[in-house]
Amino acid sequence: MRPPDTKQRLLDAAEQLFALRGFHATSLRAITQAAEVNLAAVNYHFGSKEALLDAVMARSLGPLNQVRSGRLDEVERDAAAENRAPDLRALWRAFVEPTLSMRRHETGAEHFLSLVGQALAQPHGAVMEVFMRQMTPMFLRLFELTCLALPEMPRQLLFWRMHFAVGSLSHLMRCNDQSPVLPAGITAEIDVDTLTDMLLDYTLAGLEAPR
Amino acid sequence: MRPPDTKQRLLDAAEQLFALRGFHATSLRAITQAAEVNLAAVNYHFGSKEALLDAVMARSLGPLNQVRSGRLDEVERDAAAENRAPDLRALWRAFVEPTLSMRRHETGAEHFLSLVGQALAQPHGAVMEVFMRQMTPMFLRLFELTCLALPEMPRQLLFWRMHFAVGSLSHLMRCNDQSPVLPAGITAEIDVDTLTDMLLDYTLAGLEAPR
DNA sequence: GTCTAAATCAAACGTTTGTTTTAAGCGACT
DNA sequence: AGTCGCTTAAAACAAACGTTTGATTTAGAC
Repeated sequence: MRPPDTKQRLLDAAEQLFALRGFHATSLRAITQAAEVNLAAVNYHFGSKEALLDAVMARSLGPLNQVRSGRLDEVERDAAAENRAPDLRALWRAFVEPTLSMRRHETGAEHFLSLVGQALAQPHGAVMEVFMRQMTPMFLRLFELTCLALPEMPRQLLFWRMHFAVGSLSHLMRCNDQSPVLPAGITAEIDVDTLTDMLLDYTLAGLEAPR
Repeated sequence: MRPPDTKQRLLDAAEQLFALRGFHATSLRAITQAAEVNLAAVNYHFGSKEALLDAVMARSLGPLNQVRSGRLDEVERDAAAENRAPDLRALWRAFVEPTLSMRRHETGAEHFLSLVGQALAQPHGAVMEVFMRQMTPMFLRLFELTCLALPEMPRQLLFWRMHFAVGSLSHLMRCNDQSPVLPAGITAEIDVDTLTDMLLDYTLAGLEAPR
């Protein structure tokens, strides 16, 4: 008998296809065919197509948010130890770096990242809902810490700037593999660390910009 | 007889539903029912579901890009007249302002904007393709002008920073009506001009940030 | 070897999908 | 009146959808 990794194979295939073609545009038949398992396996192991999406999200987002949460703890601890406000760059690095460096460590990470990018795209819908259930606490915490790091900035302003920052990151996540438009003489190939630093430079400048 | 505005009614209904639920998640029956026209009207007037999407995109994107193009012409003309590089803020204002101010003048603009946000979300797929066919020249031109405005910046760096900037804008476009996460004491209500200025402040600071 | 529970399988379920077909309605012209 | 072109209407189409079923196979316990 083939190893009983049917659930794993389904998660991998679904992650890839959901990311590439979208949730609604991907049929269970395409998924089960790619995973080389029976059509009924999805409903047997997960219950429904939507539950499969839920599992795909949770599998990568859970550990990722645990890492992020731990690194935010560090930033808060360092600030408390020295009795000062949290360091803005450390804060956003804690949020951004685990995300972008996924592609270095995890296999299939680019698919997950692209899927998250999609989740943020649809105002309503299954993908968004599943994603937000896990993401909202993280966003709120990042917002409050950012306000602490920039105490002179109005909260309302920082809210919108954080909106912009999240936009940059999510756009980067989904367009990572291939940029839809490449000017002459530009290559999209870049290593993760450089990209992280570039995004941090950009984001911090925007967050701290004078008004 | 009801006025023969069937095409118009279809465009309006499709724009709204595509934006709200996504292209694949929206059926022709839902569209024609919302438009109060016959099911066959879509295929009669447009040829196919995808052609209807194409028409929805073109209807708003064509005029919008014409405005943007004209404003970029202005920026270029001013720069040439004074024999200097284009002004960076004027450049990006020319690109951003017509987009955000759509919601003030056009009805149903928020739906179109949300649809565009979705178009950028899916790496492959119909929406993206239709959108990119009309957008690529505009992006390339904006990139070249930005390079002219910041001649000391490496093109590769500016390419990525422009990527970040587009991400902020597209995220703003689709999350405009309702932010998925609202911290305590924050309201998402804001007037268009203030929002435009905030986005410009943020974006310019990022584009010009030291390395 | 026998039994049991978990996993897989092929097949079919009833719906819904985008599209096509056929017929009818309507205004404008000769 | 009659006929032509354009538009709508209802019905039907094959195909694909997510899901369910009941039988079959597998792995491990006794």
